[in-house]
Amino acid sequence: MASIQDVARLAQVSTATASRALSRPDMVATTTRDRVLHAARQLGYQPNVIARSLRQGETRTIGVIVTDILNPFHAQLAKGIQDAADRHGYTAFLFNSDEDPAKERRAIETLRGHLPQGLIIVPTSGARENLAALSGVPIVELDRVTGTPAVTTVTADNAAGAAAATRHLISLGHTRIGMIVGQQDISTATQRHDAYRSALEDAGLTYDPALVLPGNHREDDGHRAATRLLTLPEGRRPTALFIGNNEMTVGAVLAARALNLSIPTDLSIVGFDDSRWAQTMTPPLTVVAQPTYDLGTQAAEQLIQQLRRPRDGPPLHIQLSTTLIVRHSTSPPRTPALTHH
Amino acid sequence: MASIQDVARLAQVSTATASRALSRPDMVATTTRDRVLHAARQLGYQPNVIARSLRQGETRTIGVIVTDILNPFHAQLAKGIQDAADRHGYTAFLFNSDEDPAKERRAIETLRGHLPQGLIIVPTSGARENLAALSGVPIVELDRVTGTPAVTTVTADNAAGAAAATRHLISLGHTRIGMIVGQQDISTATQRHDAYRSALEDAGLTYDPALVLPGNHREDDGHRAATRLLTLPEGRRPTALFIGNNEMTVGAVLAARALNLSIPTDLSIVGFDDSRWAQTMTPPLTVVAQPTYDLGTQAAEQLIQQLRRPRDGPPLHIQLSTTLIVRHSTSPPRTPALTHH
DNA sequence: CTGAAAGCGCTAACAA
DNA sequence: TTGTTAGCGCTTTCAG
Repeated sequence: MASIQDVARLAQVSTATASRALSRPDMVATTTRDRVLHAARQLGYQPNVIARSLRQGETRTIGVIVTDILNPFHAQLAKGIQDAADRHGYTAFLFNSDEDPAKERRAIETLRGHLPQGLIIVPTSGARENLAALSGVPIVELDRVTGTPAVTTVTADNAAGAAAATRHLISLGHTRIGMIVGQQDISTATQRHDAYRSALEDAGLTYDPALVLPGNHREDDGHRAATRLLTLPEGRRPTALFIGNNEMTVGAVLAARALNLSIPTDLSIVGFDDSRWAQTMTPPLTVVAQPTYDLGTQAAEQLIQQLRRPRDGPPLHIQLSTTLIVRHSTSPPRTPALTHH
Repeated sequence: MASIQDVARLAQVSTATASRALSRPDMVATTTRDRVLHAARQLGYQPNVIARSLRQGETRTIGVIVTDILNPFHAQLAKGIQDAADRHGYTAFLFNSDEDPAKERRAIETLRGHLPQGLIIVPTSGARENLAALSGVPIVELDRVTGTPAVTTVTADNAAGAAAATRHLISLGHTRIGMIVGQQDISTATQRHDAYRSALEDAGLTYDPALVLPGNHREDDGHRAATRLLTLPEGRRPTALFIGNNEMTVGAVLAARALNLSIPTDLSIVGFDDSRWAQTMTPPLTVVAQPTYDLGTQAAEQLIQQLRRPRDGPPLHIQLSTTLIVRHSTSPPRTPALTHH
């Protein structure tokens, strides 16, 4: 590959001039600049960013760690980040933690060697310790939050979303509303759970811990939890389910089908996070939609802005709003009378 | 961040020895080695891979370009690649071309500056020229093929898959089988199309160009093409559709629904590429499944093997087999008599 | 077995 | 406006 030396030689200038002609065109005479540019084009010159990074101590690279690239939610976050980073001339290094703190740690270590100028992370439950290894690098926590002081966060308004979902079910007349909630050490899970609980209590309903089951964000977990909830004895069984993330919702819907419960007649369901699957399943799913792509771009924009000029004040906490989209997976509960039809 | 100089100083050795102790432990006395290792750990030393790459001319990095990370098929390819690369100590740089040759070109240029030691690419229609910029770098074409001589390819057996799909529909009694096919300059599209045509002709059916509509791999394209095909006058309208990729299949299913055609009664559908969506839609979709994750890992394994020791003979063309999964979106066509029921 | 020194490709002082 | 030179952090000759 042609180096800047080759370009300099061909243009009959020093490497310094060649370098300047390419990166600070105005510092160089027009005629020489043209000579250099021409030589560069002729040789197909592409700067060696490795050498440049080493010299400048700036890699123009940001690290990105999501927990599951196979989850469309995360794929969309990643795309938002990449598109925005790209617009600003940064390259994003994408890693997967698979929701596993050990993998996350390895990703961080690998990343560290590449000297990323910043990191956008959807943290696992072990992130707080893992992140300690990266001191000095600006961090943006995306979607979830570890509670580490002084880091920027970009999240959706989980509380409002969960409250809207719960109130929607209550307004339809449901009184036994179950919830399948993510890991309790993940902020999104606790926020959604807390809001669900408050909404219930605000409406004068009692919060019943027996109707709340945990899962680890995966489809299986949703399936398992839903099966348990839906096989509760009649009269104790929830007539509606609010499910804390997209993957578990899939599992729950399949569990309901396996039990021959028809949605929404026998069971109302509200999921968190919209997706094509939610839109096209039968019946189309009522969900709390998140501005997923925007979450990604916002995270990147915030990080890059911070790289350009480090903030001194308190860290920014950006929260994007969620919206309840009512489709056809929710309806009033079947009344006992009708059951005996 | 601690550099190797810091380690050397703390261990009271030269940087050369420190370097050796870390990367070639057997070239150094045990006692000094221990001193160095201890110092390194104490400082949290992480080698600067940028500097190392510059020195060695080896970045231990491979480039990956897929056409659409939001498509679960591509997400899975990417994951397979990353997991395999990781196992071999390589870092994968992931880019998106969005099926756009111009974006692909930009991705290749950015990548080039990072000196990837190899590239795995799902090529767009413009890839052949774009790839010229990367001469000298081993390339693996994944899923699709540009026909460039001497590059390794890893693909699914598209012909067998498409033939199986078509024969399945024929064996159910369909005679008017439409196809929605991808861009004609994409190898997978033409292979699937050719196999469909041959299967038809082998069964003594005539290939009707009016029943074959092109699309650009996206959901909309599938929707549009299906709508046109399904609004053909009765008697000309296809009773079955074979659709050339996963995204277009979604569009086609939605188009059928919009036209109030019930699947499979009014219309049989076979899609290419399995997905959770295909498995859980109603009715579950008959598809040609591909070993997606394995395609990814194979591509990475082949590339890395090639990096270790460059092949001299002709390039490898790896083909993984596809399987027809018959679910419930296909059935015999409705007979005219029944139509008047 | 260890150290001194060179150099990967680039850019930023500094001089001219 | 241009050239000379040093040095980013690392590994690898080459001597000792």
